[in-house]
Amino acid sequence: MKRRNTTAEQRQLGEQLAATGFRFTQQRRQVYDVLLQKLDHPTAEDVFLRAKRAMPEISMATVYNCLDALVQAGVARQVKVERGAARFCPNMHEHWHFHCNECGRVFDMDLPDAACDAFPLPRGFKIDSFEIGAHGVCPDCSGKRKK
Amino acid sequence: MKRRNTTAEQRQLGEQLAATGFRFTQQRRQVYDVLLQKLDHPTAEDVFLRAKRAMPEISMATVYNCLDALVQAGVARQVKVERGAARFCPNMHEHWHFHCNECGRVFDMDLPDAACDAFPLPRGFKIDSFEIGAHGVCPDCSGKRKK
DNA sequence: TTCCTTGTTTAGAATCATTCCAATTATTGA
DNA sequence: TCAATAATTGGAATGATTCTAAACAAGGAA
Repeated sequence: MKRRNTTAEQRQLGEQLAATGFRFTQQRRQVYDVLLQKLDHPTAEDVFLRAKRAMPEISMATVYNCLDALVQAGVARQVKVERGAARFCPNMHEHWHFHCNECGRVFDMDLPDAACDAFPLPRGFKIDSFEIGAHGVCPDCSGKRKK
Repeated sequence: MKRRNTTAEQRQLGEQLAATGFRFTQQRRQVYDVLLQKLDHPTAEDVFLRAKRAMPEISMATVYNCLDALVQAGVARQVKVERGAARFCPNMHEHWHFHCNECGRVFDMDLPDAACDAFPLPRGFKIDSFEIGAHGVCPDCSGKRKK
């Protein structure tokens, strides 16, 4: 059973959008809802298809615009681990991404403080954002392959 | 004065290609030469234009093929820090990339052992390759802007 | 060396992802 | 409620990369 997230997340969304100078539109609410409903790092096209079910009039251009706004407002991240389409992720905790070469899934991986601390922040460079990604084979796929 | 790298690097290239099952062609030599001559993380198109100067017949498709072969053979890395075209880098040492939002340059940044050690290698996941990237403002640009 | 197999190159077409456009519509503050 | 302006829409345009089929070249075998 699907339900609309009309609670904390959506309120948060409205505030974050406003704070960044964006309007809180139905489409942005819908796109954010799609991201929250299934945390499988969908592409813009995936988001478009899912959003269409609840909002048939929505267009691809709007999905791109909304995703861009969500990223700028700081409630979603854009993930580029593989060639091809960008993926999107509403998990804003410190984490990195593992991309499985076999099944194509993207996994959120924990990033402990120790790793952050050990990371050399170069002087003179002002860092806005970070992205850590890895490619390989996930446990499920490496199990299957061995058999 | 430009000179052809006919020495250690090229021999290494031949060996690495052979070891990976690729042939050692004039075009691959040329493309690798281009990467070595200017370490500014060129896009495929940049490489194409530079390679054309020494080898006017070379085609874009070949440049893509060659870059792909070089990456697979382990003598170059593909870098994707920004939206848009992928960039290429013959520096195979442990390092990460900083992308300046102002001037667009990509910097190779040292990755000390301490950071590697602190990084949690998740059990069950087999990691083939890693990529760490950051966005921000480089020292040159932040100096200019402040003025 | 010559031939053969097979991988590589080539130009151009095709595809994929994303951005742009101009007209319409919705949101927000006055 | 009204006006200003940001957002949405569908489609066209762009940019980057991949695909295709024919010509070509590299490397091993005879």
